[in-house]
Parts: sequence; C-alpha cells; structure tokens
Amino acid sequence: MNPSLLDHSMHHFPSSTYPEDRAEHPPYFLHDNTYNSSTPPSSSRSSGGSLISMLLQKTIESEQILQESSAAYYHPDAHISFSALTSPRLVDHHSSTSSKSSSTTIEPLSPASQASTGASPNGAGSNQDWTLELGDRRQAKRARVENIIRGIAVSPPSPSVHCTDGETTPTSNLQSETMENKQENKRKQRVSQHQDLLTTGGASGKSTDEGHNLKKQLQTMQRLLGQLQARFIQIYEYQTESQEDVSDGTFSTGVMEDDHQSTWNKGYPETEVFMDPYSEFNNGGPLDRGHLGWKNHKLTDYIHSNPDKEDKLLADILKYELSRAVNSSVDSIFKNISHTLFKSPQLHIKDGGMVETDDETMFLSSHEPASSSTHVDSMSRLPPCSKSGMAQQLPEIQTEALSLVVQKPASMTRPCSLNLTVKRPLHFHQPSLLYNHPTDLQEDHQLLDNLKHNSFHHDTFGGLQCAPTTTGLPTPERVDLLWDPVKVKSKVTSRPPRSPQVHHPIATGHNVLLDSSCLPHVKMEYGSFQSMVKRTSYVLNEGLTTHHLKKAKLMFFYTRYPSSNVLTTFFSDVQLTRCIMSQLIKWFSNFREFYYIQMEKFARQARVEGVNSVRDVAVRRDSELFRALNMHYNKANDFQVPDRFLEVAEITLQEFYISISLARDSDPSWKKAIYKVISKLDSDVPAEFKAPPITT
DNA sequence: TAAGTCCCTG
DNA sequence: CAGGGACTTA
Repeated sequence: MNPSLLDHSMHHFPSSTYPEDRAEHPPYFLHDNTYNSSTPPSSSRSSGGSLISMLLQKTIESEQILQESSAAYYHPDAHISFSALTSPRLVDHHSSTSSKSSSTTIEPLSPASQASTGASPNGAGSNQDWTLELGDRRQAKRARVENIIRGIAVSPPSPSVHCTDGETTPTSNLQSETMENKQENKRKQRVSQHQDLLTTGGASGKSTDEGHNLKKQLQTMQRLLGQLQARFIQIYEYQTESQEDVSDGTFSTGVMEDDHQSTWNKGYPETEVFMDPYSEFNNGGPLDRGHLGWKNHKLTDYIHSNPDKEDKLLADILKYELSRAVNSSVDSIFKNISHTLFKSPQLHIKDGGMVETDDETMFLSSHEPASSSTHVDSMSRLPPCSKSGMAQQLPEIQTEALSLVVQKPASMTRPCSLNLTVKRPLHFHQPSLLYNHPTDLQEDHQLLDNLKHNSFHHDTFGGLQCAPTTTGLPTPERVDLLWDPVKVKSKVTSRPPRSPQVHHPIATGHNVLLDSSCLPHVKMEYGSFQSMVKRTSYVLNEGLTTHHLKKAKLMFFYTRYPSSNVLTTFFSDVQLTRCIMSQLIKWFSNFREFYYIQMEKFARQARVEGVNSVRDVAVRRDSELFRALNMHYNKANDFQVPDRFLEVAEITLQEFYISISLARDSDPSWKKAIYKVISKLDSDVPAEFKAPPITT
C-alpha cells in the first residue's frame, strides 16, 4: 500500500548509507506537482547553509503551506485517508480508496491534492460531520497554541517538553527505527556540516578569525536552537491537543502507530520503492547540495502527504536536530579550543616529540590522538600490530572526541611507591612493572651486587627477575632516556604483536595494567615522572617483559633452536598467544643472528691471526669470543654459563673456520650447513627456567 | 599457502 | 632488538 510505502521510504531515507536502503526517488514524489508548484526547487533553496538551517527553512516553509492550506490540510479526512490506506482494518471500509491507491501512487499522498479534492476520494462522507467539527476545534486550539508558542519561543525548553511516556511507548518502535536511521545519517550530515563550517568559518584561514567565526557559529546555533525549540514546542503542543481531541480510537495515535507498524513489518515491494535515493551521488552528482535538497524535498513531501504524522515526524526530527545542534556546538567549541591550543605559542613541540607546556595542555597533547604531530610520530613508531590493536579498541567514531576521552584504569590511580629504602624480597614475581622505575633501578643495582655472589640454581632467577635491564641511579637523564621515543619503541613493540590489548591474566600474577597503546610516547618532563612510571609499567607488563627477554637469552646458552614446545613450557607465565610465540621465535632468531655473526667474525679473525689447524680453534671462558657472547646474553654476568655452551660455541667456531678455510663462504647459502649442524647441538633447558611458581 | 628462516636496515 | 622483505619448506 502506498502510504506505507511512503512511510517506509520516509523512515529510511536518512539511513541511505545502507545499500538496501538506497531507494530511488519515488515516482509519486516527482509527480507531486501541487507541492512543486507551491515551493521552489529544493536544490536552489538548499544551496547554502547547513542541514539544520535547511531543515528549519523546510519547517518554516511547511508551516506556511500548512497555514495556506488551512482547514483542508488539517481536515481529519486527511487522517482518515491515511489511516484507511495504512490500516488493513480500514481498507475494508474504504475499498475504493485502496483500489485506487493500488493503481495510482500519486493523489492520495499529496495533502494539497487532498485539499483540492476534499475528502471525496476517501469516501468518508459519513464521517464528514464530526470531522469538520473536529477540524474547527483543532483550528481553534491551534490558534491558541500558536499564541502560547509566540510567548515562550524565546524561553528555553522545559525538560518536560519531551515525549511523554504515553507518547513514546506506542511509537517506540517507530522512533527507534527513525532515530536509528537518523543516527546513521548523522555522519553524512556532519560531513556536510563540517564542510559548511570550513567554507564559512575556515574560509579566512587565519587563526585570528577563528574566534570570530566560532562566535558567529555559536550565535547562529543559538538562534537556530531558539527556532527549533519554538517549533518543537509548537508541534508538541499541537500533538498533545490533537490526541486529546481525537477520542475515537480509530484515530488515536496508538492505532495509527499500530497500523503503521503493521504495515511497517509487512514488508514492501522493494522493487517499487527501493530505488536508489543517492543516484545523484552514485552517478557523480552533487553530494551535499543535491542530496540534501532531495532529502528536504522528500521530507516536505512526506510531511504534506501525511499531515497526521507530520507532527510526530517533525517532533522526532526536531528532537534529534536539537540534540545534534547542541552536540555540534559543543564539538565545534572543543575542536576550536584544542586547535587553538595546539597552535598557541605557549606550546612547543620540541625535537624528539617533547611537549613543553602546562599541565592542561600536556593533558590534551598527551591524549589528543588526531591533532598532535607528536602523536602521529608515536603512532608511526608503533608496530602495525599496535595500530591494529588500537583500531580494534578505538572505534572510528571515537577519533573525533578522543581529546576528552581518557582511560584511567584502576592501576593509574594506584600510588606508585617512591620509597627508596624499601627493599623488596627476592621474590620471583614481583610485579615487573616496577623494574624500570628509577628507584627500582637503584634497588636492583644493589640486588644485583648481591646476586653476583650467588649460585645460579638458588638465586639466579631472583637475579634474573630482579636484575635491571640497565643499572644506574635515577636521574632526570635516565628518565629522559627511558622515555626517549626510540628507546621506548622496543619496549612498546616488545609486547605481543597484534595483541588486541586484551588483558592478559598472566599466570605470574603480574598486574594487568592499563591499555595505553593509544598514548603517544611523548618525551616528558621530569615532573610527569609518576605518570611516566605508570605508562612504563604498562609497557613492561604487556605480554613479554624484559625479564622474559633475559630469561630467553640465558636459555640460549642451552638451546639455539628452541621448539615451540620448549617455549611454551618455559614461558608458560605468559599467555602464549600466536603473537607472543612469534616474538619469542624472533628473539631466538636474533640471538642466533648475533651468535653466528660473532662466530664468523672470530673464525675469520682466527684465520687472519694465523691459526692453521682447526684443532687450534677453541673457545674458553677467557676467550674474546666468549666474552662477547657472555656480554650479549648474560650482560649482568650473574649466570654461570654452562660448559656445554662453550663446547657448542667451539664447534660452531670450528665449523665456520672450516667453511671459510674451504672457501665455502663463496656460496651464498654456505652458512646453512653450519646452521644445520648447530641446530643438533641443543641441549635440554634446565627445569629451573620453567615458569616459576607464584610466590607471595 | 602459511610458517619458518635468513638477511638487511634502523 | 624489531620490522620487513626475500626466500625456503612442508
């Protein structure tokens, strides 16, 4: 049935981003000559201003038309016609109408045409008496309401000026549908609105004009809001009055909505209705003007065709537009504020990405994802997996408003101990988050000195866990070093690639900290020490830690080619996702790389030094080679390197010596034979390397 | 084709 | 040490 078709298309036109909703301009719109003759082409009228202004214009125009069409327009017969066409129950009583509507899709939908033809097409003569009376009463009330509205148009809308429960309940379905579609269309509208802002406010291109433009925009917004409020209140009042007037259940809103829903859910001959409304756009036509003009055209058509739904529709639209206008105003304000802040001379982005500013600006710059070049740099430094993880975490819709969105997990509020005198016990499972803490560095430095005198099997893990990656006292330089973007990179990327920032309940009891992957690694002043520690903690707690790295290095003394089984066994304290496993494999690949480079280097050196026999090629603990290897894999020297590793290293060196002596190195893949040999020399990793038990 | 590895770069 | 391209292998 055509009204339902109209309904459907009407309620879907804002959501045309969905391909299935891309309905072509319905033919009956094009044939609505009455409307077209009374209003100028929508394209010309919508040539300027934002959607909200166009909507206002449309609203005003429609109101003018409503007033011009006078009683005929508001004649209840229009409702009757619509209801008859919409409600299956009423179709039986108005078979002529239904049959006509099935053949033609034009006349019953045009309110003006209905006004010209009266109620006769509906065959509603039996209802004429009371409907006329109802129309008179409605007109009188309308006049009253208009007077009231004129008085309160400038006053802010009361919170109660929203849909009452009685109103929203029966139309919840419709409204949810409508709002859903509107929200879907919101992005499109924002685009055009933003473009308008750019063409108007941003046309000057000077920062000095931005405040003026912003002020003008705000004033315009306020004015539009006032108009919208007035119009909305008017519609609301009118609707309330209408509902009170129409006592007959047939014309009550509930029935109307039931009818509407019944037809709504029935499904429609989509081939008739769903033609592409964005054919202009798809065919390369004007995106904004033409499309919006078409939408306005369609909207007004709908309003005129369905006077009984006009109030509700406009109420929905105005409610939506009101909220949207407010949101847009707030957005624009904050956009300008943030933009101004980043362009303000008080803020300097130094080399290395350090932001020198006050706390508030730092807050913005540290969390503003879009406006800060620092963030872009840090983003570019993040591994792809980090970016993808961020993409998963941060919906695209959030990209605009993130300047005010700050994640503050519980760990952020946890006070970070700066007590230098507190000694941690050598528990294996001290939260690793503290190990890059400068105070902990100092502490670990002391611990390391103690550990150096302990045997491996008793205290190596303690030393392993507590040994800092670097030693030294906490100084501002160290803090800067820690937060040097380049240096931070490795720490950041040391977390599992493509790990979607899900919190890993690590078996070691390591605290799962905040997901701050979106935080730019801004080189911070020493005053931001505490937050730095927190972020550092996060980085270290995400997946593999520096302790895992050190452990892996020590494991390399036993196995150069650890199987995934070994890795799983000895890194069971980490949630061994695919990414973490890849990272572990990459670690050992890097270890091997360094190992073989050293082997080749010393093998060639041996040849240069005149070593004539492979028997003279040996690796001892006082060898240069061993020192180099030990420095790399056991930098703290707190681990007793097993003799087996010396044997393997010696064999490797001999293999390289032989290959070089035999000039096998001319073969591009000459090392592969050596790799194959060395890979068979792996030994079991001591059980002490296995995932440690959780200590208290 | 996916996983693993090598090799190079930063 | 990570990233990534090239290459190999199952």
